[in-house]
Amino acid sequence: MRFEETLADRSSWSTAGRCPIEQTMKVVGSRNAMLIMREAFYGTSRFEDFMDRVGMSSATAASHLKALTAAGLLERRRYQEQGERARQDYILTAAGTDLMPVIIGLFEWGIKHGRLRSGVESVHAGCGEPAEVEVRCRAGHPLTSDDVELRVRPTDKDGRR
Amino acid sequence: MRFEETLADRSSWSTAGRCPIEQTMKVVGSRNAMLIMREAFYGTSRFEDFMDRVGMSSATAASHLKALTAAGLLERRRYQEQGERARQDYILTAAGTDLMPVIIGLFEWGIKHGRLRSGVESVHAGCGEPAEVEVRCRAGHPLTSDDVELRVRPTDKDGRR
DNA sequence: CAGGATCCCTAAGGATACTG
DNA sequence: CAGTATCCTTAGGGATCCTG
Repeated sequence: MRFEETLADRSSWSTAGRCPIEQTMKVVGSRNAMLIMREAFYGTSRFEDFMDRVGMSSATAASHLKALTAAGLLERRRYQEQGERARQDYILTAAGTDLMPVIIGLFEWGIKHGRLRSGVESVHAGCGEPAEVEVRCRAGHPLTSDDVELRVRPTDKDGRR
Repeated sequence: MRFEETLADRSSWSTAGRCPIEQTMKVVGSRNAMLIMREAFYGTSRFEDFMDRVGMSSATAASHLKALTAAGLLERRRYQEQGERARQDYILTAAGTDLMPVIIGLFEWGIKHGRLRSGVESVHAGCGEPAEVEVRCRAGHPLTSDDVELRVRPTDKDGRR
């Protein structure tokens, strides 16, 4: 990666928690929070299933589900089927779904470089080819790390960034 | 995401730290470890710069740099310029570079959903368009979370996965 | 400059027991 | 089933001081 000249001094944006990566890590930066998001992608929606499949205590599950809901990645739904008791559901919001590239990226890295073989892979359900994460620009060019540049975002008409 | 039927029982691969995501989180799952990787992508290579730019103590910097080096994401180089004293350099390995999609993914999520505006963006240095992370299959089809399926990897000729 | 050693504090998380 | 409450252990990480 490289920098626009004006960004040479990182202190203007990198400190005090203003770095976007740091903000994201604040939300899903712990093992269990990320694994809960993994489970949500896998289709898990009930409290007990999160507990069992991530392998965490009910206290940890409760606090993380609450935090992720507050952060807007999950949404809580109470529903009741005919003759059944009421149930809770935690489902992915649009913001939660936006985390998919990160999840798949972590998955791919673990497959490629993890010490233990899990024998599992992610593929395109339609054609069977392995899923990959690519970095591209909006114009469609595939990017390597050398092609990525950080710069100050131009302000919009309201003077905001 | 969905599952191949044989994967309905997660316990075979999801537990005991065999989940690829969990393995990756073990390496870069803490705030400072990920921020060190961010800095490495930003081109930082010296001990003191990691310290200052991530904003961590020397003890924390030392232990994370050692761990990331041991995990194969960074490589330590001792070099000496004409008439200068010897210096250390931490540089990205191929495995470290493979983490780029995750880094950009976290970055993009923070830009889009973070509470604080950092006023910074990542773009293609060549054409100026914003960088994005996409999930595609190897055949090139863009994937949504519904298109991704997990399955047991076919064994190779040696009977391994 | 690049750490190591020590001390101390906080956050993450398990175990167990209890509740609407 | 979906949590709360309490207690306890461990990991992450800052501060300070020291060294090759």
